Amino acid sequence: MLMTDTSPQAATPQDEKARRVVQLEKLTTAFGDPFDITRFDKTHAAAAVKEQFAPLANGEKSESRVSVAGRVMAIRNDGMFIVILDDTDRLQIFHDIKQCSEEQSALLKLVDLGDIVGVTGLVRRTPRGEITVDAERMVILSKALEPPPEKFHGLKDVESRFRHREQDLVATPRTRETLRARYRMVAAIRQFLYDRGFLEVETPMLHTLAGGAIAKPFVTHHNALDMPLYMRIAPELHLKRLVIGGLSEKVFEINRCFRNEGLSPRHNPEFTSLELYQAYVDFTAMLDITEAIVHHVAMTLHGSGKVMFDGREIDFTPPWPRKGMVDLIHEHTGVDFYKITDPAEARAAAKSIGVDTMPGLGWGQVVEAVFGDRVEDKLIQPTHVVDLPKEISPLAKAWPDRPHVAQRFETYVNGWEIANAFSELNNPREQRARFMEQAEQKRGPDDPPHPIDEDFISALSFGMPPMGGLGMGIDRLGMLMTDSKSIREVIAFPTMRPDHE
RNA sequence: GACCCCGUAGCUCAGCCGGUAGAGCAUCUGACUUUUAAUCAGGGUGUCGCGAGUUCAAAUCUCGCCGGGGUCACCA
Repeated sequence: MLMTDTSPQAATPQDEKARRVVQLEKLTTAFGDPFDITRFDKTHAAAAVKEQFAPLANGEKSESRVSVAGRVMAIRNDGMFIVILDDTDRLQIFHDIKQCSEEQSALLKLVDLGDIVGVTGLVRRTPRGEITVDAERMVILSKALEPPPEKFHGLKDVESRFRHREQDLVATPRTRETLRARYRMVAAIRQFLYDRGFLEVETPMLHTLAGGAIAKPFVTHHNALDMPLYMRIAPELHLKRLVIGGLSEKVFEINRCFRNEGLSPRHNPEFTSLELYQAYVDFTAMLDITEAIVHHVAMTLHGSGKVMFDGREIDFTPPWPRKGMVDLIHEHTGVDFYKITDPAEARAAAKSIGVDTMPGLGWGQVVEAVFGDRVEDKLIQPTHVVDLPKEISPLAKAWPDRPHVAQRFETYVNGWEIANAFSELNNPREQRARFMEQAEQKRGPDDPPHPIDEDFISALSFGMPPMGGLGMGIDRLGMLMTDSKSIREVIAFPTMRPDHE
């Protein structure tokens, strides 16, 4: 009878995994266990090779030896051409399969798509123009026991992309670009603020009271103290306490906040915010610094203040228009809420233009609702919306001569709020009164009454300098800067339900 | 939480007015060998998300569940 072939047949995907395990065993026997390798001395990144040897003409060989390493993305002509990918670029590797040693050809048979290899050799440009490393020596530095996604179409299924982000990163250039841009953006903001004398600080993630904003918090439990703790919904109150103490007159924090609310293309349960506080300035300084930060980010990432988003050009070049919230409503609906002071009348006016509001809402909440319904999504180009109702601004100073309007603005781009800033309220007695008012306002039947943060009131009573404060949504800014339609694109590991096994 | 859409091979997808699952990539065998999604010939691929129902017969129709996407609600 015929001898059966002992090499594994990849009849099924399970067999493919088994085949790779056999490949690993063969590799271990012949060349040693790749997982014992601890280092490879790279001399060049793929992009650096292409850059350094760019002057080579087609068909020209250099005498320069380089060592490169990366993941095997393509194998052509039985290993004659291998394409590797590192964190800078792809790079072609060449083996002369007619000339190479028995050892080399044995190794070539053991290389699979997805393996991590290190290669040393001379650089040349092929007759067809590709910068290539002629391998003198190749080492399999790590073995992929799972096959990579399809080499041309990559990983398309959004669920797989988010669940297996490492595969997405390897398979999808856009994902690499988007996430790198996001992290470079964060670095650019940090550097911008360092250069202006801001001190980066860290404040608690675990709060005994979830303050500084109104949102449902995630609740956890501390065993030793036997008490509930809340994941922070905002860092605001602690940051102010650091300024009160004089740690620095300029502080900022870029870090995570957690809100136990619905998910959407613009909401992830954990998201990143920038909050900064500067003593002895008011909200107008925050207007300027908002524009400067965002413009700096656009220049850093795009070399231009103009950025394309969803087929539209958004121009971040300062200055940006500043418009009153009530004035914008007037402009877009014809209703002038400055001429209305009675809450019931305001609700009726809202209803007359098709905005239903819950009974019991105050003037400011009605203005906010109408703005959200009729104006917000019209604000595509960067716009500072100023003069927000005091009622919805419990941590902001009101104007002395216009007591129901706060010294506050929100910045909108593409219909999204990306920044929120005010002249910080530093009057402890008024702050307590505002918190009391807030506690009275029942937001929904499920929402528990909001407790008053006595530690914060006490800190204010110790004396807080007048100051401006700013909050900025980093993920949304990242979306705008990377033309991403979902917040999940700019978060490496977005929150997901576990896949059932 | 409500509504709409989606879930077929490891990956990208076709099949879906019911008739018992198919292509490309990947993988295997062979040929070829300076390719660029290499090419050519041949082989194998699956709880058709899970469960139930209707039916002689279900990937296909119906219902429930799971997971994902979207719209809305929620979200200062």
